[in-house]
Amino acid sequence: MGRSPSRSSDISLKKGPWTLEEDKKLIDYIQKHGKGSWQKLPNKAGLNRCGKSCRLRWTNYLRPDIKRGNFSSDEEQIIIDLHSLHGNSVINKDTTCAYRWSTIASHLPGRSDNEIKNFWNTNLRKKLLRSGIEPKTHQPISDLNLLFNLLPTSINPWENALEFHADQVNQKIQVLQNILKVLSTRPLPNTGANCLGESYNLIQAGGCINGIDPLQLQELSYPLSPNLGSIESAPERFGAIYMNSMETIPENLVNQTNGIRSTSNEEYSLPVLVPAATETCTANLMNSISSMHIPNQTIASNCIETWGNLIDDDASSYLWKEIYL
DNA sequence: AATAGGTCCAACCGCGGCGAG
DNA sequence: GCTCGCCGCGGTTGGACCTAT
Repeated sequence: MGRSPSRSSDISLKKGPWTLEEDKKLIDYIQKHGKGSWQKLPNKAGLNRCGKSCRLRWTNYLRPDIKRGNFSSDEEQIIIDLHSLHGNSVINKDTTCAYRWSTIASHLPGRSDNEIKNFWNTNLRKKLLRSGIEPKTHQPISDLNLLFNLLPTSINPWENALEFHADQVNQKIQVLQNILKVLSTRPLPNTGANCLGESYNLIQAGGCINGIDPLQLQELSYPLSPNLGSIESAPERFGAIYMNSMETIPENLVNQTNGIRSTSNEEYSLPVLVPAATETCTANLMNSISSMHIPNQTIASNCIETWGNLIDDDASSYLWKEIYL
């Protein structure tokens, strides 16, 4: 399998930003003679550039049908949909659809693959992350560290009071939901209690810190539909389930240690969370946790600390109140 | 007003696929 | 079957621009 020799070492060829004069030469040549061989084009057009550079300049910037300006919401949605469809780029001889960005670009007339790639990396990727979605898999985020990083550290309470958007509430819930999903499948080696016990520890700790009923916090771990209406009805829909399940834990099976409760019997664990992620996603998540090489107790305490930070501020208090009003 | 840090995007780079000889 | 040269891909970089302090 041959490979083209690197031309990066050829210092006689110009690199960097294109000048107006170079652009004009390239446009004039292609308009008169067509593209032909990119390798031979620079010489013929009188350009001191490599063929690759000319091709890139033409396809990404100079070709007449190129569309400039911001992406519309329709284009945005198409990119997200196609990206979830095509996934990561895998070069495969047996498939006709091997390239992600070029395939997506073919569905968006006037947009280059480079432009779409840049738009994805600078806008859409972050947008999905903020929504608790893993951009690569389009599944709920499975990386525990990433999840914690996504938790907002501070939100302007005045802004909250005036302009609290439903999607912000949902995004926050999605992140919390994912965290609980992670914790809800991790065993606690020291106590013998299962992960749900750990989730409960976490929630209980959060409740202790902020004076909020931990049961209410736990309700947040249930997936909610992406509209505020479902959030408003959450306590009615899930509250009873939780109250019932919690009431079944006999007091003698609940330990009190440093203000943190933990169940000592799997039988009395909290209900299994409704899956927010696919089985594959959850498996990846568990692998991710395994690879962290952090003692369980450390994770638990980190969680508690993070959770405490999350809810122990004015803005977040406002959030919880907002959800349960 | 100055400047440090963050964001965006055009362009570059290295690599793999593929056709021709 | 192997080598060579070209094409085009995804990932990365560097500098211009923007924003916050």
